[in-house]
Amino acid sequence: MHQVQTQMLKRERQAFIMKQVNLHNRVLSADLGMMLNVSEDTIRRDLNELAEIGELVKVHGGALSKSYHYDYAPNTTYALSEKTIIAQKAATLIEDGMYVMLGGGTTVRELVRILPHKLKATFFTISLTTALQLCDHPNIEVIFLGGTLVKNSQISVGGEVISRLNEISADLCILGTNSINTEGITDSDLEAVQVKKAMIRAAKRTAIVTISEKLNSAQRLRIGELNDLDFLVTELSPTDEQLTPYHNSGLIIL
Amino acid sequence: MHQVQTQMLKRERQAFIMKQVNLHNRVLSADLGMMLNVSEDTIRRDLNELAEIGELVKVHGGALSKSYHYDYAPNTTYALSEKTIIAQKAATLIEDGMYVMLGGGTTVRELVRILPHKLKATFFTISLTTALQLCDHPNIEVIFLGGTLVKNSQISVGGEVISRLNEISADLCILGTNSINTEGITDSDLEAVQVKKAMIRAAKRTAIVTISEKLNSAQRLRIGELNDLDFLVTELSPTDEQLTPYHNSGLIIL
DNA sequence: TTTAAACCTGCAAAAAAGTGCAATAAAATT
DNA sequence: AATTTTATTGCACTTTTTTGCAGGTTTAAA
Repeated sequence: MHQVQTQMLKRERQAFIMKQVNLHNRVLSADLGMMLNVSEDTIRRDLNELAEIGELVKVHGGALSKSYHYDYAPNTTYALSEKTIIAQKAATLIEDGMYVMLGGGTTVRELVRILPHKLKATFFTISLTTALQLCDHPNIEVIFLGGTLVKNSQISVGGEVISRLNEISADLCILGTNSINTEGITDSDLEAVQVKKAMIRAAKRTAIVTISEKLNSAQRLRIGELNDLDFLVTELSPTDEQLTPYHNSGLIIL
Repeated sequence: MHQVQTQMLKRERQAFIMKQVNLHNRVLSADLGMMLNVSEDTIRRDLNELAEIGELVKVHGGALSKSYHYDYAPNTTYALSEKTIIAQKAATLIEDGMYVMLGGGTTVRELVRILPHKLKATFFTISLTTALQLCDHPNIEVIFLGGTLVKNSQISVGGEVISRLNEISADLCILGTNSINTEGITDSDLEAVQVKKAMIRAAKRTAIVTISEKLNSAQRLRIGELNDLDFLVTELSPTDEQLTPYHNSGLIIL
């Protein structure tokens, strides 16, 4: 770790930071502070400025190169605060060493985002965006189940995925859903339904994560009944009366 | 730091400043004031004038040479203009109805971005980001070859991918590369090398897309020799002399 | 939960920059 | 050459920028 000249112009310093970021893909504020001989506050301010003009992605403790990081824009997610609560609760289901299967959607993505960085587990997914988010975690293994991609939901479907799923036995499956009522969960895309069915079959237990807004709605195609499922995670308190019909159907409410 | 003669004309002084800037890429107002024996106000005025006619870039505390690479423009990808040229040329290789295999990297991503929206073709890829980019095109079929994900490069690797690749015969494979020289193309990640080898085998013809900066460099692991390849696409003119060794090795230069 | 690191906010000191003005120097005019 | 005009320079002044630090808060990980 080498030092750099004293008395550096701000622009120079920021250029140096950008070089480091593009070279190593990630930098730590503490390291840069030492190398450039300025306080971490200064580095933080630099990183924030560079992030503001979109040169890099600021993260807790430092920054990441933009090209190697999937641009996750938390502010654009609908009902983020609810989804954060859901993510917190769902995360408690995941333990070290588990094999976990994940679907797509912003709620699942939020779950992945808040997973502890130390978690060591194996994740299977059919969603491109979930997979990219998983790539930010250093200690987990990510396996993408390939197939034909559905363009608007960016998940893979088709016989290939399903036959792969039939060979897998995971500890837990976590799915977002478009619609859930006391009859079960439903969707509108036939291919996606097939795959989600197979995912539920391939896991010992299944958790549904969804904002309460989607409770008591239905679409044309049935994915599964409530007794195919094990957990229901919403932003509501487990004792909320909106959830009692689901509790009575045998689901564990988080 | 040496002193300079007592009285100096403004034009002389500014010429001296430019010499310093071009020599050191940076100057401090305070230093110049000392060296030229004038007040910092004068120096500041000089720097502002020189900045106004575009001879240098004024920053807080001094000035920087115009050639100084503080110039991080809004482009998120490094060398975007070169990559756009490459993408345009590579796109001419793709025709309706083809089966095309794509690797990862920003050059390939740029290629996908500029593909005509009316193109009807089938694309296979191992790169999450390439796959996402492909999802923006309504008329193409995207098949992701799943496997274990490498977190840095966000591509899938492993036996699963390779055995799938062995079942495929594509018309064209387009790969970015980290390093190419007259011996062939090389990389540093063993798993990635295995997959890229299999991709080249699985396609009738292979095109390498790369900015010229990466020509004549090498890394530890060999992916393939030049006669495993068919096309080389850089931002240079096909007749550029840097490319003649590759042309002589039998590659078609675009 | 607890703890340590990282973060943000406001503040103050120092450096740098902008401003108006007067003194001086250079150029142009008579 | 003398005088007017114009440009340049330094100074005193205020404003802005940059930076580090103290505080309270948030986040990450044990």
